[in-house]
Amino acid sequence: MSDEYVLVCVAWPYANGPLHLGHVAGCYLPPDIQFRFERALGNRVLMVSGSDEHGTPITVTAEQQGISPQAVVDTFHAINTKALHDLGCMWSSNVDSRGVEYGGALFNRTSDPDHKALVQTNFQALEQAGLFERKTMEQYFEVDPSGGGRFLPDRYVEGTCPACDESGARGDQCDACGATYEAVELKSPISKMNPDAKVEIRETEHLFYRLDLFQEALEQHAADRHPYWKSNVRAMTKQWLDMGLRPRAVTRDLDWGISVPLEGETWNGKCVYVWFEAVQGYFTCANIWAERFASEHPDGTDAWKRWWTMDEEGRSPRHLYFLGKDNIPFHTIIWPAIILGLNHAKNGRTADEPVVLPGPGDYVLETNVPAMEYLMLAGGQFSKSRKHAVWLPSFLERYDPDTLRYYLTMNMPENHDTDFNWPDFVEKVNAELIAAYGNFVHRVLTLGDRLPREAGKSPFEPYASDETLSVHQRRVEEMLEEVTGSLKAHRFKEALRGLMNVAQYGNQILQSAAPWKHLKEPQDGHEESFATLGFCWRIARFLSITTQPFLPMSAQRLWQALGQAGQVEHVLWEESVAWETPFTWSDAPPTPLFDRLDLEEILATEEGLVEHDPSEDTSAVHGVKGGKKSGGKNMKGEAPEGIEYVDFDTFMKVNLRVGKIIKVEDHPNADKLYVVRLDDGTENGRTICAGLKAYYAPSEMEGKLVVFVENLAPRPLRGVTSEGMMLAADDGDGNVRLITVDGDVSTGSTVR
RNA sequence: AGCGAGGUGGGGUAGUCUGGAUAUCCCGUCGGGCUCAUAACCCGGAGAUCGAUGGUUCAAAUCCAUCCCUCGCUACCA
Repeated sequence: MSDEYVLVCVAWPYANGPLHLGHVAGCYLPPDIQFRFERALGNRVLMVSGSDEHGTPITVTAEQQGISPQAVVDTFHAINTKALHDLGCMWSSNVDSRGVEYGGALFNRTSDPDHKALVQTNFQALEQAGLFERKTMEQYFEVDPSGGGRFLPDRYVEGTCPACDESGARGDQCDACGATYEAVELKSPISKMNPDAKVEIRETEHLFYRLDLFQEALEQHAADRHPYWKSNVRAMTKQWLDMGLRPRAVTRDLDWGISVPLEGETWNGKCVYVWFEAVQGYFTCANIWAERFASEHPDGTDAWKRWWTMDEEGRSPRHLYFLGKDNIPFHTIIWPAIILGLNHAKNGRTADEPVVLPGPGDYVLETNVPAMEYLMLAGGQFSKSRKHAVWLPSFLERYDPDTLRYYLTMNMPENHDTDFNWPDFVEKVNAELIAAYGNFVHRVLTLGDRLPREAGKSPFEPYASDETLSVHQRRVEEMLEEVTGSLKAHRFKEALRGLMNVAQYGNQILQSAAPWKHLKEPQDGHEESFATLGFCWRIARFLSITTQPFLPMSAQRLWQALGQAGQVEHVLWEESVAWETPFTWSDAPPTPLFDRLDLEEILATEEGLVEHDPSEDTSAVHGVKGGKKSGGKNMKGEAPEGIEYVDFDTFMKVNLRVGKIIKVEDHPNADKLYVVRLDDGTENGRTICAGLKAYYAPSEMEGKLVVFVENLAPRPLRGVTSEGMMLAADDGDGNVRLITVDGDVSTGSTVR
């Protein structure tokens, strides 16, 4: 039996929205499988993660909803914690059932005061070791007339382009002319969040982490990990290293976060940048776990060190990080650089001394980073974007979590993006999970139920041994070895497929043994046939133990149906092939492990939900810690439920008119846009940019009478000014058609 | 347009880094069997010039070059 120390690190979900199935497939299901598997091997496993709760996007959501940032993160921390629990993830067992020396799990949060304190301690240590440098920058500052104000992140500033004088240019790039510039070069800047406020440029001081000092050590580390890393991890890391590492800002002008723990006026109102802080959660969470749950551990509150430091003999705990692809550089470059920096500081070295890889007593770097690609929710040409807006909490309200765990494992984006869709979900669950595995188990139980048995005993007892079984035993042992190998290499899809093959093997030997014939009327060879059936019971037990990491709920149901005592998640992996284990039996009548799914019913339900789903932003939000996209996507916040009314006057402000499409050309500088010349009834006509490239050929559009908005403010779109907007219908299924006029009417006619 | 990923029988995939013989597995399909089991199970067949072209090599799905196409992110949008 193995008893390594294994730290399972799970990317910290950003507490600015609920988790969706993409997150589950990418970051949350794989580590739970790994955690359960490592425990079953006998290893000492600690699993750490939590809500990432700081940063600008959360303050924006709070501001929009008129609540405090703390209220925002409290809400989503609660929702996500519950959803992960309902999915069967083992976060609720803070202390391992075998005893605290075997580890446990903690789903913490970055607003935890202990996290803050530890981050501040680390920050000071790095600062004292000289691993930060100080720079003065210019940034926009929104002045509050009643005194004070705040610095604005680039993306919350808008202004006039210094190159082409177009208005509406963003902080770092102009859409109209494509120029890029420093944000402070914008003319007449305004704050997006607060357009009326006065905005000025102010100097601000910040600290930068000297990533450049770690270049060599990280290159060495990457070379060392090369054989184990997946290709996406290697590629992404190489790209960063090849560009050359540069100092990176670790402080921000923001008040929602962990305040900079340094003396001096300069640092008032400044926070540790989230990327630098949340990632330390892997470390702080282990500390906090020991503090709160490990009092029984021989090492007490130092218990965490078992999972974090190399021992005197040079043995390291194994560190596995589970995350989505957008987070790779954070975990192969930035976080290792911070760990190396902490070692450097701890060992009393300074910035002038070379950085070295961890030695005995030091914190260790990652063993592997099995990063996933994305599960697409809105991808693919046939995808129904609305229907793919599958949020984890609402999914779990309606379906068996194991069906989701099965499908997402089989469809896991291990090597490239994959797609979630309902027909595929239903088919895989019905045809593979239920038909092969569920049905096999049910056959064994119902057949066994028809054999005579003494009360409280197993019907297979008379058939316990038969020389024909050794072939089957060896075959199943071989298959187990393959599955174990797959799981050790984090190949979850392959591992679960291997288990389904064991179920298939069971079906095969059952088929050739044909015990049903002997049940009707015992014939020659009935003992061998029933012995094979008995072995199928053992295969079912094997499957209960080995599917447990993947399908914990149904594994436990099966465990009970087999008459086995206790929790299958406490049973060791190698127990699955303990062929001498006494037979047991449950006197409860056998019931199927799963219910079949009905596609039409599901589509009808999901369709119904679409109507009430307020989030128009259904594209995949892979908003996990570190991903720069999370903020942008969620800036709109979660729209309130129901419909927002506009009054009649507001509606009448929109002038709709009829125009005729004269000419359609490709936009010179945009993928999705046409430049459309419209006869709008005036002499000059007008030009409209329309994002119809995916839906119409130019020839299809030319000559059509369409409805357009006459008084929409003109706006440059990637270099061409669009004067208005043509109306089109969108069914949300990727089908977009222009609104045309029934019969002839002169151009310029009003539409009411 | 910038960045990233990918094109393998009807669909989905493994194999590609580390070249090697009949290219893997699942679903579907066709034929047969079974009838214990949730329209389930078992056996067998058909079906792929591995996106295109050129190159390196005794040997290319795999290495190199060029091209085509798709997808995601960013930008943008009906």
